[in-house]
Amino acid sequence: MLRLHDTHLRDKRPFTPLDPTNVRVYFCGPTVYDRAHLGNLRAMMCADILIRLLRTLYPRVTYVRNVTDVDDKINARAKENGEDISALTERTTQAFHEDLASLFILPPDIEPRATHHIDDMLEMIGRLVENGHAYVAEGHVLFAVRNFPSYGTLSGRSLDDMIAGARVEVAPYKRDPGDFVLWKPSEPDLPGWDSPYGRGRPGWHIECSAMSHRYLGESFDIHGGGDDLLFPHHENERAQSMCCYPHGKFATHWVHNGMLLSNGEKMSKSLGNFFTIREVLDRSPAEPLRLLYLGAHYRSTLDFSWEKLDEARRVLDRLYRALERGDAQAGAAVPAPVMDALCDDLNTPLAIAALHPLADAAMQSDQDAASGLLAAGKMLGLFNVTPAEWFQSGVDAGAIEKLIEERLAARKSRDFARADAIRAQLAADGITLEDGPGGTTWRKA
RNA sequence: GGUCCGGUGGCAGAAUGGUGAUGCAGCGGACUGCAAAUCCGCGUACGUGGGUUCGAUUCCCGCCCGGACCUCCA
Repeated sequence: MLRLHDTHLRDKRPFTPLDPTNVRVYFCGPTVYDRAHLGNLRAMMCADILIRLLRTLYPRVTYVRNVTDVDDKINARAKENGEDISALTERTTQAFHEDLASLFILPPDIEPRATHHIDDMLEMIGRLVENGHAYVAEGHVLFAVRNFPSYGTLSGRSLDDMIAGARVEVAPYKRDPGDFVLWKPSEPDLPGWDSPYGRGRPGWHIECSAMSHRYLGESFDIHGGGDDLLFPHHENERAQSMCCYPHGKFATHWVHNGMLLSNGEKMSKSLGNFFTIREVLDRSPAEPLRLLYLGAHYRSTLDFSWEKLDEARRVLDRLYRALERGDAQAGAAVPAPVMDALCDDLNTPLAIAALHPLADAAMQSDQDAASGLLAAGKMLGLFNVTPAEWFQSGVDAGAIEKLIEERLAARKSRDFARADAIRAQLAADGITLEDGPGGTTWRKA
């Protein structure tokens, strides 16, 4: 039984799908104007673990994650680069896919693009205008927040608080300061679509409402994304969708992940304190980065550092060694302590802690424990390579073997100075030797 | 200014109203020609002041500190 924290309820509760034969999940995807950074990755990783778990618990999961390919930042970046907008979005989307694939993040079942769903958005906007939840003003279509009584309940803020705390100038055509744009006029040189309100482009929030409705219906199970999307994006999505389809529930369960920090501050493009996924993968294999994310609960903040990445690598060294010693076999069941931890609101730190007793036993050649460890790791998206690949890929094995033989001869004749020199030489190249009863083995340090 | 979240040992990070996870680092030992790996053992914690309780790190209140959101953001 899966228990999941629900943002709307502000507490954990049992997860019960609307349709147990098809669990439906929507996560907000990237706006494709630049390479994804480590902060963006947090939500993708959170979704990945959730989807992996749901897939083992239910026969079918429909996972939708959108691509936002119409946006002011995209327009600005394209102009800056002197690049065609569609070339920019195409190139960035592809890079995004590559980055996530190299981290073993499962692709969504459906990945809709906003620009392919303008008709769906216009249909929703039309309905909202018709039923009085939206109004047209100076070429804009605006959502009237005052007409939706439960506006603000998702993010836990009242309209009056928001007005009191408003730091932004209110556009004169808004009836209420909290009203937000569904559709806005587009300049001739920017992307635009014909509509009953003139040539224009959609507001950000309506995109997700339209795409989730298209693929998941009026009611679906889980809507997720980063904490920073809770307000206004998710609050607005919910308002639009529920006013447009009053008989639907929209998302029954809201999941929000905490932010990734860099030196104690949110990692973001606007602050400029970010590392792209690519930059990190140029310096480290993928799995330590994955383990680093899994080492903190998804709802808490996580401060990235290279030291933590290095520690994660050392932990993986030990786990891979345990797999090797225990001769792990594929196909075992995920051990209960790991499964239980994940079913308790995706408690990945606890799940990882549960890996260590398995590794201890595997280290003593307990094959069942080793196989359980393998299954548990795979559940977490780890152990995508073999121990041999983990320890020995990417170096010239032949040359190393030759030096090991030379050293063995030196040791036999008790020429330890020579033997140690060879070992030191290999160490300088990042190769560690281990002398055991069965001979000498080597691995990347 | 408004709203919300959090403050656990050197670091990271769980659980929990009463037997102080787990990992990394450190220290001691076994093993080893010496190492490495492995094994055994050790240490140090619950921001602060009150309250509730037989008993609080765990519940409640104040304070301090940090972070997020209120504007594009995962």
